[in-house]
Amino acid sequence: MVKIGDFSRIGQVSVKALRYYDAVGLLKPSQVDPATGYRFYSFDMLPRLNRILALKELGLSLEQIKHLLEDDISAEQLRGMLRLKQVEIQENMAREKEKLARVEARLEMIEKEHKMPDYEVIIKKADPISVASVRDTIPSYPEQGPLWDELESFLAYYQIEPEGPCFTIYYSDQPDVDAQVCEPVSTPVVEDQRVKQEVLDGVSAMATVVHNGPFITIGEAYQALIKWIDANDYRINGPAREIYLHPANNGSQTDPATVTEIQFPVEKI
Amino acid sequence: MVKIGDFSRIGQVSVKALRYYDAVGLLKPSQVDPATGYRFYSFDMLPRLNRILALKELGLSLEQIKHLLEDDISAEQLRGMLRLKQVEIQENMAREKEKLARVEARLEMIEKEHKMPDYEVIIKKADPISVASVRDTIPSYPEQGPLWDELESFLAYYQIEPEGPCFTIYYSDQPDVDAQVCEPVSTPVVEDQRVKQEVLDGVSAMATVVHNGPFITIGEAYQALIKWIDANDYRINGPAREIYLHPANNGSQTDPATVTEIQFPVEKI
DNA sequence: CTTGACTCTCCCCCTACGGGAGGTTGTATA
DNA sequence: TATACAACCTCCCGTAGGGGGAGAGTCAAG
Repeated sequence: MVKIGDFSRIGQVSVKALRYYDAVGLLKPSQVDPATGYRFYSFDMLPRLNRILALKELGLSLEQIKHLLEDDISAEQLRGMLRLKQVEIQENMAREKEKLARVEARLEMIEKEHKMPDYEVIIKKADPISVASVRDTIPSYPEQGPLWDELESFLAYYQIEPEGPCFTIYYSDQPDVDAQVCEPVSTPVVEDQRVKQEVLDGVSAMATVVHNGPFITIGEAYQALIKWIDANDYRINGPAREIYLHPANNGSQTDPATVTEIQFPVEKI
Repeated sequence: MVKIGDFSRIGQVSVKALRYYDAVGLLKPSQVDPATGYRFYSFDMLPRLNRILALKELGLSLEQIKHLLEDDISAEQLRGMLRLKQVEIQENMAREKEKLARVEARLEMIEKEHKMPDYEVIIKKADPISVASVRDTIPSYPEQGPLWDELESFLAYYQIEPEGPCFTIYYSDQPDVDAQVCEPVSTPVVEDQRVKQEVLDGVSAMATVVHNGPFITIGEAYQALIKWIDANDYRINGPAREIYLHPANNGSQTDPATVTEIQFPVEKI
């Protein structure tokens, strides 16, 4: 029978931890003086303490450890828990590896450009969304005005209000850009020859940047995004979207208050 | 200008998080209605939000991110921070790898024995300790009685009280065991021919088990410990210690209340 | 006028303890 | 025997990054 200080030295664990284990019912002292409240531990509690510490090193929570020690668990259940833990640790490792890769990519950028990158790329997912859209082939990116006119006049005619920012999807590169201009709508829409309603599938990983500035400089954002995708070992696997969060005043190419988000569906190489 | 809900959907971050970023001064809404308290965000705050999210994904704390964004930091300092983070992530990965190895070793044990191991091994460090000791070669492990007699009578003669549990260090295997029996003492001791005082060096990693039960079965503890050391890729690199935390009644080999800790200094392979 | 969807602030909850205040207890020494 | 001092006790607050929920106010549509 020793006092808490001696037991903590022998077990290589802090006094605070022992008191905490007592409080949560994980390791009760074998005796407590009712007058003074002093905790007394016997040496034969060391195996239990060591078991606690060993399981803690496997990454189990005190709650789980308590469950393991109290309700005597079958070998099957134990195996299940450890398998789960194994998977969890592997996921942790993958996440850390991902982090490390990003830190290293950023370090390289800084070495080259001696400053923070101008654009921040983040991975998000896109939810399925119902849109009214017009799709056609246009000679170049900026010439989507007519498609928008068609779509807008259609929506105006039926008095349909868009439910969020509009965007364009690009299915092919220049020349002869295959573009689809979209307005999110919630209600079903009467279709016509040119305007179709469609529910776009969700996308699990979109690499995105936000371009805040005149539209003519959006190329920089595209470059930054593509560079990032390359440097961080992703691959583009679908059509890009350009989301007009805050469209320019009457389509001006130089309005500095324009805010556009570019999205590329990607997968990890 | 949008309300917090829309901004949270666009930025793929929870409303709670946005409010929290406001509270800690990391991302203030561009406008707050003084009457209602409603927060309003403009789209040109998206780049800042994205920068926050991107830096968070590198594992930086909000505090660090705030520091990075407010006080404009030089490329040098930035590089420093990222280098530090890089090292930290590498350490995390090493720890996770270690955890994974232990989980896997335990899973293997369970596959073989269909239960939790009887002995828990934990790695601890040994502090430097001052001892009075007698060292000699004895024919076999159990025959250390005479050495203890010498040491105890010496201490009794000088009225020295031991300062902790006594232990034996084994410098060689059977036959002709080179054993040193030790009693921790704090004060300097007058040495004699047989009894020497010595300060044992600290050891950075000791693999330890506690054997709780009759002394004759301590072999099981040794076996478990050696098996663990092997299965977890450690190597013994020094003399073992046997610490008599709760010695048997008058040296009985069958007293079931005996508690002994076995320690092997180890290094990772 | 009401309903339902948002929004606000405030408060408690989470892990596994660490730090410290303020008060006893136990032991060694003058 | 008085006293110093280490060790022990309980209680409370703090951690990082929000999540969950209560209770109340706000906004737009029907």
